[in-house]
Amino acid sequence: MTEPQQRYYITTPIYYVNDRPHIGHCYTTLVADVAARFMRLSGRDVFLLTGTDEHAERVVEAAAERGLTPIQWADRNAGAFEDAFRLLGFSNDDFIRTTQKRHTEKVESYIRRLNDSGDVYLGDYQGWWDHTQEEYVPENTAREHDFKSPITGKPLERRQEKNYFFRLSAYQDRLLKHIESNPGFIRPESRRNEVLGRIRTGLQDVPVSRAVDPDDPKSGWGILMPGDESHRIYVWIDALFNYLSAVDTDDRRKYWPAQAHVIGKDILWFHAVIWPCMLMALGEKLPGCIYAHSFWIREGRKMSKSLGNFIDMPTLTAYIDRYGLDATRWFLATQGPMGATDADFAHAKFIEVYNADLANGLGNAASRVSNMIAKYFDGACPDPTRWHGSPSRGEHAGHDWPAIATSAVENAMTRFEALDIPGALEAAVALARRVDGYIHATEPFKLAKDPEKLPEVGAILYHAAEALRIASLLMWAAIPAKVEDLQRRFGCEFNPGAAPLRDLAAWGGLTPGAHIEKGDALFPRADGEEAPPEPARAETS
RNA sequence: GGCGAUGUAGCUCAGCUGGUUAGAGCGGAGGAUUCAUAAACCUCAGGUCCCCGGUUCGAGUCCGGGCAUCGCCA
Repeated sequence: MTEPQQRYYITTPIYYVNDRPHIGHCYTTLVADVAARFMRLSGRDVFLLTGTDEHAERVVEAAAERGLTPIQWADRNAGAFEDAFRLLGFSNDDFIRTTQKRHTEKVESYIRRLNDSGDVYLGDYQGWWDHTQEEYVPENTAREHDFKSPITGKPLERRQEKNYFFRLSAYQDRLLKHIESNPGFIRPESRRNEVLGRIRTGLQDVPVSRAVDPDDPKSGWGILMPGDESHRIYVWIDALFNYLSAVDTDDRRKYWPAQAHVIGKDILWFHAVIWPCMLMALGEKLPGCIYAHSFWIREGRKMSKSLGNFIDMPTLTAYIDRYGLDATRWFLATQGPMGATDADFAHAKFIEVYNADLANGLGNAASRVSNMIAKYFDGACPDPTRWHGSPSRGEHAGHDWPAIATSAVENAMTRFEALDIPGALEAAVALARRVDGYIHATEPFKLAKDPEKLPEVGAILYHAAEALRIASLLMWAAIPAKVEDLQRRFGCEFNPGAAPLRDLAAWGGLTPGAHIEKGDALFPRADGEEAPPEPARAETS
């Protein structure tokens, strides 16, 4: 049983180390984390990678402004990302930084290979340089924006230099063919169409280096071109290689190719076009999927510096403090912008979703079931086989529970496999919801008044509790701590990944006789009238 | 400007190759009930399926035009 799909390598972008972490970084990483956790739960051998991108010229400037060396500055900010990701409970297996030797050495070797094969060559480049973004702006775009940065509005500089180029044009047909014959390669579909449209207009070779100016300390920051120290590798190219460099070791090589690169839509072109072509040039296998999600907006408005309405770490922390980490993860995971359109972080929506899915959903169902078990069975998990009224085990009152649960599990697995995280979690919620309907239909609380009917009550409660146990398993990847708490209360020994999900979720996992504890509300109901939580503002730059 | 979408109940959206009374979740209203976190369960939305025109026995579902919104453009 070592099918290739047994391994699951998933990545986030490496984040620009000058940024302060905010909801955007956290969301991308959460998506990857939830997928990774679910795959681990399914029994797969998972590797989740994130990290920071540190070789931008702006890093040197920002460090200098603070009287720090670039690496000191990068250390500090990379630490801020690691702190943020720890706060969100992410389970990354590694955190790569492009300034690490393990990365720079690999990048040199990749470039050397591309140089040797002729895929990288020395040529001339002239264009409009956007200093703030550290990239060239194409001629027509520069003209449209009056030769000012389309992003920041600052004037563009005319720049000419000798550059090493990557022979992107040579791979146009192969890439096109690959995208066309692999519909899931670029997702969601609208992004795929955008990329296809642009490729069809023709690919030009892209510069992969920048000249080193001996008088400018900024230009020395980065990885030098192997064999030509008058150039350094363009930061974007350097950064892309991280996906490979991180696992290009004897013990990790098995993880390549990645199953999924999760990214934001802003960096689609680099990931969906340049990166695959570089991999083809290197003779490496291509990743299974480039998933480009959209952005978060806030209360219906774009987040911007001028509005000062970013959902930053203090804001996220305030939500986590009031509603809990898992509640916050749940909202992001179920309501996030996985499609082509942006998603709204609206406080009212947060409360609605939290109450509907968690407090009134899983939490309340668990509460009523465990309470009845406490009341009618002294807290001991009832034995469903004592009741002989049902035609077969687990089947009752029009509910074929083993079949219902199995189909929910299969549904969730299929959706997680497709990175349809909201859909997968919805399948879990739907299973929990059926428990409420079942209790309503069978009315165990009425039957319990007749002592002779206790065996039937026991069967009903067993079915209900067991369905909730399985539903919660399917939610674990998003809300791990709460699910582990619920499993413990239900008397289950839960070791994620210890057994394949299909075994963990097989009907009959609850042990009759085991102690079932009610405890406090798993997800206390949230008050929609209450004002949004206020972030504590003690930010230093 | 070029390319590509989208426009369906208050909100978020399903509606495959055209065909009986256009659906779901959430919110809202009412009802019944008590095991539960005033939760859950049942019922309720008479919505010009953006507008105009066309094809067709028949169109949210196809075609043309218009309006609006949005995405992408190394």
